[in-house]
Formats: sequence, structure tokens, C-alpha cells
Amino acid sequence: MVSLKDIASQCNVSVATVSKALNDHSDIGAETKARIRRTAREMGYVPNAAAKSMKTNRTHNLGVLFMDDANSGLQHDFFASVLESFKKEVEREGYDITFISNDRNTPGRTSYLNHARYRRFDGIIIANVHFDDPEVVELVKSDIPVVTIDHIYNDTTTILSDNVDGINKLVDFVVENGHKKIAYIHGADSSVTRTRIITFNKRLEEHGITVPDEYMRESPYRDTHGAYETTLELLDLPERPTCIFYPDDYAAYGGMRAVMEKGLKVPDDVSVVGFDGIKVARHIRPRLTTYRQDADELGLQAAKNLIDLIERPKTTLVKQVVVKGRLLEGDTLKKLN
Amino acid sequence: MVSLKDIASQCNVSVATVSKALNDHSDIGAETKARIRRTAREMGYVPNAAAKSMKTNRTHNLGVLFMDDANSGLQHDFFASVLESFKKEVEREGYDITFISNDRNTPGRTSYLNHARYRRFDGIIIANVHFDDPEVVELVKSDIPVVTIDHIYNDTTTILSDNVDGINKLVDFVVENGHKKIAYIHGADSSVTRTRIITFNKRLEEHGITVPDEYMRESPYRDTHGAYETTLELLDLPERPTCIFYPDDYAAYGGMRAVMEKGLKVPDDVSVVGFDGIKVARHIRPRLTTYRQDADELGLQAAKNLIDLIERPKTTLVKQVVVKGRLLEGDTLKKLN
DNA sequence: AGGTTTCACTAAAACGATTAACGAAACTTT
DNA sequence: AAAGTTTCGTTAATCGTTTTAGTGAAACCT
Repeated sequence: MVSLKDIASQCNVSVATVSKALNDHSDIGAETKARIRRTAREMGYVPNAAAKSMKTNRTHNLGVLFMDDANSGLQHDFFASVLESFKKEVEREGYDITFISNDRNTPGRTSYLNHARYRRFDGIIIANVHFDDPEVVELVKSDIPVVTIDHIYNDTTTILSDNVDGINKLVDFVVENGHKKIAYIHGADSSVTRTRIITFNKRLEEHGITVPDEYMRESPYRDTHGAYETTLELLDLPERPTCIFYPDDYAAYGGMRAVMEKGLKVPDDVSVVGFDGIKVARHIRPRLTTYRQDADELGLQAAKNLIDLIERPKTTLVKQVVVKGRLLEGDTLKKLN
Repeated sequence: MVSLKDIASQCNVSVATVSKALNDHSDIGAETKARIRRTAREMGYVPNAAAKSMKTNRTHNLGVLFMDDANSGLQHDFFASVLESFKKEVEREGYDITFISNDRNTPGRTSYLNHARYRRFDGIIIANVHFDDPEVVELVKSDIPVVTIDHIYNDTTTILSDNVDGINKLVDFVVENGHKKIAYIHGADSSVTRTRIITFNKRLEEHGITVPDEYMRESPYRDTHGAYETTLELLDLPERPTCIFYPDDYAAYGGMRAVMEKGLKVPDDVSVVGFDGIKVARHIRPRLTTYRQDADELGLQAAKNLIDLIERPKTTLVKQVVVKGRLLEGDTLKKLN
């Protein structure tokens, strides 16, 4: 590989001059600069990121921690979209992204934090992990700039979907369509789940509807089989709900399968409401009624905020950015009466 | 950050000794070694990947080029699975992965190759790109070890699905179910597409079935709308096909929508056959009849072969690894007669 | 006692860049 | 014309490692 030294000797100048010429410092003469740059191009010079980072203490490389223990990280349509959008934005700013390895049982692995230190990431984005994992907490508490998606820590910038808005919109829509017996299969406990449950109950109460305990069930996020089982339980209740909320779209498909296998129809017998707005759902009939989170905006905000934290630490505040989504009216909700 | 130098002065030994102790060289005494290692741990030492790579000429970082111009890279369920599997395997071997940025119109961007050189990737995996893009070709022709997924170059190791097996299995299955009027909406031209088309025609011929020209249509991969439109054309033919093959599962869903909007039923009026076996399809009814590519195995093979090329260049052959998938019998194929 | 091995460690160069400090012309001032 | 300013480069230190060659002391042999 051709280095500054090669260019220097080719041009009969010092290495320093070459460095300055290529970085457009003002103390190199115009034609010297031009000559050096031309030679660099002709020789096929490419800077060495490692060498550069040693001097500048900046790698222009961001760490991505993006995986739960179900390992559905990249295959999670919604988070893949967020990451895609994040990636696009940071690349525009000259950053690359590298995954923080997450396989907990590889021999010789180190903690997330040590991995991040080893690669000297300038910043880190965290999403879709166990946020109470001590290793994750350690990472968040470190001096490396961090942005989290969809989970609130103190002292950390967070980008999150407007879950309150989402649940409110869905509840309103369902109630407007005449539903009164509404069940909610919610995801496993987390700050997001709690927000959704509270909002769900509160909004229904405002509509004068109380939700019986047996209508509130827990089933993991993105677990179609769990949702399937839980839906069967709901359908066997003496007072069958007319509408079921799901923790996410995948779960909703599991639920719809249960409804169909019971010999019932969606939405004629049971209405179904998802959450997320996964892309593939737009191509499948019946179209799922759901709340589409704005993955692009989430990724964009994560990128912008992280880069601000890195490049302008003095003037950047830690904050929570809430991103609104929108109601997607599909064909899985029946208008009653 | 604590460096070798800090440990050295703490232990009253030279930097060289510390380096050797941590790397377990044989010429450091046992108790010195132990003392140094303990101190390193206590001081929270983490090696600096950049410094290390400068001396060793190895970054233990692999480049990933994984994006077509539709930017459906990460959101492509199938390729996300491949990448996930690839990632897991290389991490086991101590490698990280970094994306080669693909946004062609960011100011100051360099070619894929230059990006790869800048980061000094030890190797590169390429999938789902325009393989005839000059920049991709340049990358493949470079001296950096490369493995491609699903595209054959000379002199490059390729991991590919057994498209011949896939099409044969699907054709056999469809014919066994009594279909004779079989249309094929195939993807845009590529080595994979060509293989599939040739196999499709050949196998049907062996079954004594000739496919009229108007049954062969082209529509881009993963384009639900294109598939929708093309399906409408097929349904309007005087001799409507009884079964339609699609380039992939997404396209198949687009096609199914067209069938339904025509007031026809899948599979009663028109049977539908996909390709890929995307995960979400297992949760949606009707279940798509398709050929499930073994994404995990593809990723695993890509990882193993790439690492072999990097670590054992002398003894590793460039080769083509073919990975079989399996027929997924769903509910979208009707048994005729 | 002198010579040879072995052991445990150090010195120093090198990887490829950046940058503060310095210096020699050349050009302005007064 | 002496002094001050620009202008354009160079020198040398440095980032954190690895590695080759070398060193001195102890241990072994004869």
C-alpha cells in the first residue's frame, strides 16, 4: 500500500508536507499542493484509517448493539429499518458502523464496553437489547457517547416512538368503530410496555370502558406462537372480546391464525390490531390495522443526535426525542353496529 | 486510556516485556507474566485495535457490501438472515463486521475498493448488489479476499443456493399436482435468474410440457407492485395459467393480491409458488408454497470460506459452494384433477 | 577457570499518520 | 538598510503496538 512516505519521496518533499497538502492546510503553496495531490491520485494513495485514528483519537466508526437474546436483531423488520436509516445518515457524515459482537458464549469474548474500547468507537447506538443487562448498563454509563432507541435511561439520549400517541390513536379508532370488549395482549415488561398498558387503560377509561383483568394478557414481543396460544385463551372466554390488541404485527399474525383455526373470521368475528407497521404487512391481505412507527425518522434522529454528542459535546444536551407514527387503517377491524 | 506503557512503568519492566507477557510469548518468566497480567487487568487495560493492526497488517474486521440500489439491503429478510448467520460465525473467530458504505451520492465518498482499503478490511462479503457495477467488479478483482453470495465470478469464491434443485423441486411438485399451464414471472437478468429460467424450461420439457412465450414474464425481484401488474397481465390472457411462479416470496404476495382483486381465489382459481422462504411467511395464511433457501448455511459457509481465504491463503481453493434448500409445501397450490 | 547455553528481559525500529515548533527566503515597512 | 512579516517547508515528537536483535546474568559443562 502506498503511504505518505512514498508520495513524499516521489515528490521530493517531506512527509509532513504531503500530509498537510492532502488535508488542505494553508501553509503549503498552491502548486506544491496540486503536484502532491496529483501524485497521490496517480499512485493510488488511500489513507490508513488506523494510523489516522491513532493521532486524532477519532475512528469515525460507530458501534451498533442491536440484538436481543432471541437473536432476532437483523431479522426484526422494524429495527432493520431503523438501522438502515441510521446507517444512511451517519454515512453521509463520514462515519462507518460496526457491530458490537453479541454472542455471549464465544471463548475469549470481552464485555460490550471492552469491545467498544478495543475498536475505539466514537459513539454507540443501542436498540432492542435487554436494557437491564449489567453489560449494557456498563456501556451506557461509560464515557462513550450513546444513543438508545426505545428505552429511557437517565443521562442518555433516547429516541423513542410516541407510544402514548400510538395507543391513543388505536384505542380511539377501535372505540369509534363501536368496540367495547377490547383485549390487550401486551409484550413483556419494559418501560415501553408499561407506557402502553397505562395509556391503553387510561384512554379506554376516558371512553367509559373498563377492561376486565382477563382481557389483559402477556406474551413476548414478536412471538407468533405465544400470541397464537394466548389468543386461543381469549377466544375461549365466556365473554369473547370483539377486538384484540397485539404487542406487534408479527404477534398479530399469530393471533389471526388462532382466530381462523377456531373457525372464526377476521374481522367479522374478531377484530385485530397490531403495532409497528412492518413493511411486508402492506403486501398481505387482509391488511393489518396497526400503528406504523416511523422507523426512518427514528434512525435519522438517532444518527443526528449521536453525531451531535460526538462532535459538539459542549453544546449538545442529553434529551429524549419522541417520534410520532401514524395510524394505518387496514381491513382487520370491523365496524360494529 | 491505559496503554502498554502505563503497565510497563507500573510493573517496572519495558513495554516490550508487557506486550510479550500479554501475548503469552515464551521468553517471559512465569511470575513476571502473571504479575503483568494481573496489573493489566487491575488497570483496566484494553488493547488498541488500530495500533495493533498497524503492526500486524490485520484488522480482524470484515467489510460487508450488502445493498442494492433499491436499498432493501437490511430489510431483505432473506439476506438479513444470511448476514446474521455470517456475523455469528465470524464473531466466533474474532472478527467484526463493518458495512462498506453504499450511498453513491454522498459528497466525498470514495469507491467501494477505496473504502475497503481505507479500513484495511481483512476480507469482504458481497451480496445482493449489482454484480456488474464497475465498482463491484473492481472490488472483486482486487487483492482483498472476497466471497460473494449468489453470484458467480471467475476467481472468486461463491456461496450459492442450489437454484437448479429449487426450481426442479418446485416444478416437479407443481406438475405432480396436475398443473400444465404454468407461468413464470422471473426476476431481472442475472446469473441466478438465467439458471432458474433454463432449469424451469428444461424440467418442464422433461415432463412433456412446453411453456408459451407469453407465460414468461420479467418483473424485478422483491417488487410486489411489479408482480401485481404482471400478474394482472397473465390473468387477462385467453389461456389463463393455472399456476404462477414468482421470483421471490414478496413478489408472490403482490401476485396474490392481483388474483384476489380479480375476484379469483388462491389456490382454487390460480396457484402461486414463491422462492426464498422468508420467515414471516410461515406466520401468514394461506401459507405460501415456496422453496426455502438455507440462509443460515449460506452465511455459515460464507464465513468459513472467507476466513479460510484470509488465514490460510496458500491452502485454500477458490470454489463454488452450493447449498441445498427444501420445498415448503403451503396452501397456495391446488391439486388439479 | 574458561567456554557455552539458557533464561529473562530490554532497546530500538517500525507501522502511517498528525502537528507544534522552527527556519529560511522573500517581501513589506518605515 | 535594518527590522518586521509573510510564505512555504522541514524537523522531530508522538499515538500504541509488535518484533528483531541484542544484552547480561546465571547455570551448565568440561
